[in-house]
Amino acid sequence: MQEAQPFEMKEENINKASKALKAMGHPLRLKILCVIGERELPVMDIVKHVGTTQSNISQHIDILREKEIITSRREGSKILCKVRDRNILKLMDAMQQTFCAID
Amino acid sequence: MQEAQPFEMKEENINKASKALKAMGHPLRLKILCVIGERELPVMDIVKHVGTTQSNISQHIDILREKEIITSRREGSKILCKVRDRNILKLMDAMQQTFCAID
DNA sequence: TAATAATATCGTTATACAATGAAATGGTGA
DNA sequence: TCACCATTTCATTGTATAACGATATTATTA
Repeated sequence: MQEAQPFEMKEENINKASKALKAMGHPLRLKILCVIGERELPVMDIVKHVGTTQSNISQHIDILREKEIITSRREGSKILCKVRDRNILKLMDAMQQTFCAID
Repeated sequence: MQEAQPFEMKEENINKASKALKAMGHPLRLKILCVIGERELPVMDIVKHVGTTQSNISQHIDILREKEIITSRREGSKILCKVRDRNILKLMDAMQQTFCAID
């Protein structure tokens, strides 16, 4: 399942990946992603689930948006956020296996 | 394959995971991990493959060690580094799928 | 059209990270 | 034990992130 050779990743992809990892590598942002999961949630719901101030969440959401981890659209007065693509969710699955193992 | 519900991750695991992601979320450190892959490599070899100064690599390796992403052991005058566990490699597989897709 | 709800932005301050070059440590072999 | 190789540590400097509270924006509803 794993290759015997080092991982081939073009410089460009290394950069993309490390930016995404950095974006996900903050406890609040990771929590935001976990809370959203497969759903589409308004910012206020995220605030309620995650804790900390609205302003702080808004800034973290903005970072996740900039780094193309999530997308959002307006629906009436609310902004609905969701995880941008299925690969990110797969990555989160892998993380769950890695960091939530019963060891 | 993916769950309809948000990801369940205990606070504690969120913290573990975000620390690891942060550690991996630097281009040089991710490159170090890619270069090592499944192998066990002396620091100097890593320096050669990755570029930048030996001192800089040493510090990044130290961060990866602290965050328990890699381990190392001395063999004679060399320090051999390897990725700490198979789950990290699985995570890297998932990343490769996510960020090296032909799109 | 004024009040309110939902969200974003701004200015500030504190803290964390990254890179560099120089010096220190530890191992090896003449 | 001296010189050399591999690696770490240190001090410094610059840059990036994080959190906070106040204010601004936009949409809805009375």
